[in-house]
Amino acid sequence: MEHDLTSKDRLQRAAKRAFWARGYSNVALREIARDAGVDVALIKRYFGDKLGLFAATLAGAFDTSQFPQTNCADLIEAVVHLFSTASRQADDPSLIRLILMNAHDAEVGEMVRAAHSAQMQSYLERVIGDPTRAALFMAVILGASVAEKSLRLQAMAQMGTADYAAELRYMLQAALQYRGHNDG
Amino acid sequence: MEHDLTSKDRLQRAAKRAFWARGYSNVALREIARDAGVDVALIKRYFGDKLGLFAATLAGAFDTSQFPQTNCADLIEAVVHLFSTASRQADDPSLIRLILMNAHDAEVGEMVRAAHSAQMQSYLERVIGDPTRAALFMAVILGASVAEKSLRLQAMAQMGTADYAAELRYMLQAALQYRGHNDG
DNA sequence: GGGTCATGTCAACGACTGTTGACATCGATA
DNA sequence: TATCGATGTCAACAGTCGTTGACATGACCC
Repeated sequence: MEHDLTSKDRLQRAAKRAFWARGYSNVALREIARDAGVDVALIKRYFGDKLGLFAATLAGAFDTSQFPQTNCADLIEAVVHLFSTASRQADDPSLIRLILMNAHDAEVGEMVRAAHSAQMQSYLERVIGDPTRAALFMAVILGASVAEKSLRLQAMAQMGTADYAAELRYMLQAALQYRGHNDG
Repeated sequence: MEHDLTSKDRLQRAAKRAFWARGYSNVALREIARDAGVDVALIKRYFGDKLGLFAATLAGAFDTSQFPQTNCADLIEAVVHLFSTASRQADDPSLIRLILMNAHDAEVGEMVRAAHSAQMQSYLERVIGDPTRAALFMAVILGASVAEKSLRLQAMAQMGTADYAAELRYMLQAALQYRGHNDG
């Protein structure tokens, strides 16, 4: 159960849910406290202020230790599996959602981008090898997520799991396979 | 000059700049009025309320009459040209920005998604033919934009215009060329 | 002049925001 | 028992938000 957690933990969990789902500036501290079943003033005690609470929800957010560390093919399959199953649920609190809802924000945007760059993107560049290909790889993931979750394109939502996985796999492979052009 | 426009027009322009750049809920009416050099109360007179002002900025937003109407190859080149030049500037008030900043919003999200679906996405489906391919096509545009503008990946920003155009063209072609799989 | 209408100006309302300090409670320790 | 620190509770602060009504101004027509 969640009820035998400390107030600090319950605040942090409620904050993570709210911040990641709806964005830093769209969430009120009183709402987080209410969801956690706790008084607002405890936020100041445990996290200082709103920014400190958000920073706490960011700790260990971009953990890549569970992903393949060497093989590009394994990386693709891991991403395909992740995004064609669990992450397709409507209420996913995924990293992509965190990025889409907070990377623009004037107050926490830089923090989010820095955390992603230092952890997730550097991981992708290490496994993939080329920063440009890694960026395109990330762009495919972001694009598919935005199209489905943010823009809610019907064609994306109506796709079956297998078809969705095949499309995503195909685009991820394309992002990695392209090498130069130079019309030569 | 902008100074001989009516107050209504100046409000609408300032609102479009602000709403598209930073999102509906992150913009204050007093700020729009200040940018327009106009009193806040005029917003109520001309647009009713904040929602009405946003709706006015959405009129004709997704105009596709300037895009190729039949040829997929022309469509790709038009998109490549658009997004590898003007839209790469930092202060672009592009449609993509409008989508990324407002499609999630609780108040105006549905309005934005509906406008995009009825105008932009139906256009893409008409030219491309297959709704699934059109969705992936849109996903590529969104992904590239998010990676560069929202997440600000260094590899995207440091790319030259020609390289950026080549990468985008390649991914757009990939989105259109894939046909089924069904391991058969 | 008198009247009408569009336009612009100003001050204020109630609701909400993040933040804060004073106070209560309770378990452990000296 | 008395003291102290950790934890929880409450009311209030100053500021901003969208929204509103009262009023001024000026052009136009009867």
